Amino acid sequence: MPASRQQTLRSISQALGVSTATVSWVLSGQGDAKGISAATQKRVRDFAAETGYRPNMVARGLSLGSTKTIGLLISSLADPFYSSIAKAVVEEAGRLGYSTMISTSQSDGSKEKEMAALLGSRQVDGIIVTPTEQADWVNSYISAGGKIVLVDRPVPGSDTPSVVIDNRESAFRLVSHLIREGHRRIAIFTTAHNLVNMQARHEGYIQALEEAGIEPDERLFCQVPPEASIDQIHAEIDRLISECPDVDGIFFTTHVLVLPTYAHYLKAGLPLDQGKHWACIHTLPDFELLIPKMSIARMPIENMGICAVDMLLGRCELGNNVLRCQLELKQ
Amino acid sequence: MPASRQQTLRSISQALGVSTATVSWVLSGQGDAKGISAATQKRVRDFAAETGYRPNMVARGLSLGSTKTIGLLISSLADPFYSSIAKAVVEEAGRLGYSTMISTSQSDGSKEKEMAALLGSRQVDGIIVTPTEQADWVNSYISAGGKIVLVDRPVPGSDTPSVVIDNRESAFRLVSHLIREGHRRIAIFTTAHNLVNMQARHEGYIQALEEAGIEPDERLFCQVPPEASIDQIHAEIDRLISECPDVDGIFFTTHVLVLPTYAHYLKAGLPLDQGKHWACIHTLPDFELLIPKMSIARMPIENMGICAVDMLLGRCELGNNVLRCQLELKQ
DNA sequence: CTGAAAGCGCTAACAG
DNA sequence: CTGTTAGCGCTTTCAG
Repeated sequence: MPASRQQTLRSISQALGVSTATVSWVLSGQGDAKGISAATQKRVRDFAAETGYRPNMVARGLSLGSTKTIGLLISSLADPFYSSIAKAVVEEAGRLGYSTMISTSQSDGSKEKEMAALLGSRQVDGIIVTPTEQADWVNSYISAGGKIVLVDRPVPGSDTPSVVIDNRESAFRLVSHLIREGHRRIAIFTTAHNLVNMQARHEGYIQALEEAGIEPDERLFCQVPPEASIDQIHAEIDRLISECPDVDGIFFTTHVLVLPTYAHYLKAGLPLDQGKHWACIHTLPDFELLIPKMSIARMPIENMGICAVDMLLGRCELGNNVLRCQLELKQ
Repeated sequence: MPASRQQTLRSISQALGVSTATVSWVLSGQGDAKGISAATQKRVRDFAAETGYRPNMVARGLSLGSTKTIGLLISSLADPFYSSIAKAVVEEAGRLGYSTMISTSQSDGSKEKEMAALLGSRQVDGIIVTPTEQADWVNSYISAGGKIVLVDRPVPGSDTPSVVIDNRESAFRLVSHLIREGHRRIAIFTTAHNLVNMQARHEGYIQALEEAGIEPDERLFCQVPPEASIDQIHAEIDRLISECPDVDGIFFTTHVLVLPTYAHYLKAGLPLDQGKHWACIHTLPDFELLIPKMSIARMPIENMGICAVDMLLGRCELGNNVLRCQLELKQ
């Protein structure tokens, strides 16, 4: 298969005394359509099989103007959320005969732009992106003729095709559930508050409180910067507990904050009760083991990836697709 | 950047009234070497910059016979172990100007072989693989002229370049530590026992016991199939506890078994003591939070990925590279 | 029923 | 100092 001593269409055609066109047609299944005799077809096919011929996809890509490759541009492969998306995308693309080229932006807008350009110059047939805040390049990418589907986050002020969840709604329903369960002093614990997603989740939280006639309290608003250390998280929890000793519930806007908080609760001997008074958007396999009573809005990551690929490859309508979270409300 | 209305070398050369060779040389930094006048060079560069020219890497790849792309073939992106390797590989490759194409084998030997062939036909400059047990294709891939570096596991009966850790040694030292700490009835909990890695870890365990004059006991040998359900894991723990109520330590051959066991211990109210009597090869960020006293052999994943890429791209000696785990022996 | 040949965009001899 | 040109391996139109 590698570059060196490889069969080519031409070497086959010469060995068999036919033309390259004939070989190309037979091997791409157009033999009958082009009216190649059964005998020749068999000769070609057998020879190709015996010698283990594999077409040079780069040459084919150049010729066809399509590489059967998609690009995936995510912030990091370290976060299980993104690597799950990667998994879904890679596998669905593979199913459809596409390979996927992967790049990471480390949540850096300029790196992201650069990577998108690189993928473009590699002639991928389209890219799937979890955009950073500074994804202004998206519009120019599209107007330059590029295909793109956003995942998880939209780009503000652009109707780029996307597959997202309803963040406000999911947050609203989780927090409403906690309220129905009798909690009134519900904290919100968030990070990366500049992201539209996180803001929408915050809105859902506020809305749930207001509809229940509960006054939002600034002191119940916990926040750490993205990539916060464990210590920063613990400090924020400590602040919450000391300023609001009456806190009786926590809404986590993202899974990354849950386990550090859990560990801190355990160590400090704080009341945990299997997470009965907790709710979180998104979850990890470990959570169900450790905190089985936490209510969750399970993101349909598998479907998000599949949907993104299908949209990109024109297997379903292009548009702004809002997928539903699977709500699991525990008592 | 995308395929459609894109600048090409030729369109630039025509617009400027120079030849494609001139443009190619200037833009690839060979302008001075080829003796192109400073004036022409500036004209070319400015025009390219203004019009946002991006070379078609597919065409370049075809012409050069090298795509500046590597393939990464792992079993799954769902396991944080593999996605961490992916992260390291993608980033190091990127640093060196290579893109990476990613495929997953789902631990299926024939799928793996197929994917390797696909990557080959896409003319990647080499592949990095965490091979399955049936990786007999590796040798023929190499003799066909392909470059390949194995990560995490060698292929038995082949001296394919690889970067691995010393599994027997790491297991030996972890178990020896538990023994020194006064434990004598140490169980081993393993999975995928057909893999050479796991067998080596088992050997290290046995060796540590024997050197301490402790008789290995079959009943302390716990095993579940790969992809085992939580229930299967819990059942195996229950078996262990009931057959060997005197068990006073556990050596986990892999991180995947730790959290399910932890959760079971918690729920059953079994003595846990922050994992003082546990040891594990490899770890996850969460573990340090929940089970701070567990002794671990931290795999140098970052370095493994970097080393694999560097070997593949000829930046260091090809060979069988054994990296050291960072041992963290707690008391 | 099959072959010749142009062309995808780029590189690199070889000529001037 | 710069242009011409022959590929890289494949597809596809147009002639037989």
